[in-house]
Amino acid sequence: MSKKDGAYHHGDLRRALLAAAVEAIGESGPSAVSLRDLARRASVSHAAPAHHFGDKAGLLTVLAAEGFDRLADTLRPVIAQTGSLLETGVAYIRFAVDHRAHFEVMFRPELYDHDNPAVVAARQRATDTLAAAVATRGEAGADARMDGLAAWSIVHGFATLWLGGALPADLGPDPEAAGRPVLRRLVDRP
Amino acid sequence: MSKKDGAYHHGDLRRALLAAAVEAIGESGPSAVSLRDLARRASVSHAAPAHHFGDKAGLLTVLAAEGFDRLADTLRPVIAQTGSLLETGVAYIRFAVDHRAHFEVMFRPELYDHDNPAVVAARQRATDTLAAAVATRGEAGADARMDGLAAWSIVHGFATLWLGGALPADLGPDPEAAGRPVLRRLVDRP
DNA sequence: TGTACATCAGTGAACGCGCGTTCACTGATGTAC
DNA sequence: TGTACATCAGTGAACGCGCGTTCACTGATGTAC
Repeated sequence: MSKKDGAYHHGDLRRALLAAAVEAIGESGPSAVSLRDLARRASVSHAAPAHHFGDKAGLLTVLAAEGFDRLADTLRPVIAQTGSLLETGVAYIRFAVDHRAHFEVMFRPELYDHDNPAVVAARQRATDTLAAAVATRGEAGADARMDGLAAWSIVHGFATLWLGGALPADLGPDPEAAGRPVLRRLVDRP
Repeated sequence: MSKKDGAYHHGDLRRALLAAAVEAIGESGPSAVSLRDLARRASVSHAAPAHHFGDKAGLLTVLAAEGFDRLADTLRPVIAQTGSLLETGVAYIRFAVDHRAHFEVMFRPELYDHDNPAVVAARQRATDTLAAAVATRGEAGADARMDGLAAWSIVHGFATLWLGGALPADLGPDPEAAGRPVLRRLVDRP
């Protein structure tokens, strides 16, 4: 993560700073991130981050776009292989937990440039992917739309409550195992 | 909100600071709050807030406890009067939107003292209230438990996505109207 | 193969700002007698 | 009804800190010829 001793050019400082941001967010949340702290983590001068991202919002914008892209990339093969809305929902929860930093940024639009083209495109990819998962159920029209929103809400709600530590502790440590029977309440019904 | 001209004692600075916090959080989120800013909003010296809350976490702890209490107070009469899990869920969404500042703090435990006795008690009240809403359906055991988590997840997810501006704009401006048909997917099923 | 030059990534010193915290203080209020 | 005193709420000056931003700079890399 830190540059080779004595090297002037870092190699891939951009990536290193993004990784440092993920680390920092994991420790104390996205709003505690400072560019100076990221520079320190990457063993680089404190003015270096501005070269790559301009400011904090610029960096978080990249992280958000990356997050939506990765979410789509995560869900797509699940749909293709299982054709199951339930399993897609479980994968959404897994994604939120495994990529907590990205996930937290993605849904705090006040932290980044919500209208950035890369973000808009990535968000659209993710939305389309969710729609495709709902479409596996073969409905159409308003029903499918409401089912899509319901499915998104329940998985997003479960993931958010889980990350916030709001759920009862006796659900165990595995969000996937804990979430599946909950999602089944919505998804497996006739 | 500001103290009477020339008055040395404020009257109810504690409340005024909490109100200022709600205002500030509404503008730029809970992590942007500073005690100095709240003091400014309440027209009081910058050292005054420490008298009442110690530090920022102290203030947000009070806000979180207040939020859970108000949530319980909001849902309780809905259950009593409608006996409907659906309407209770709609009220939950309405609460999140109407008390956005409280809601945002409540579910960001890293911002406050999660284990504070007042918070724990208020959270328990809210949890019990949700359980009572689920109990209106007359199930028992593991089914009721999973139904409770599913209902909480879907309303919490919808509220969170709504607040984050993540939902499609064509749902209109009224979260209650937009949420009801979505919740029905879970709650009205046979 | 060598040299000259342009481009780019990162440096480090400097600045001003808002923040939290501390502390001796002062003004207001309430209570005992 | 008045006075003395304790308690409490809020003040304001001072401090040190981490932050973002700016800017002239330097070291490394790539490319043209």
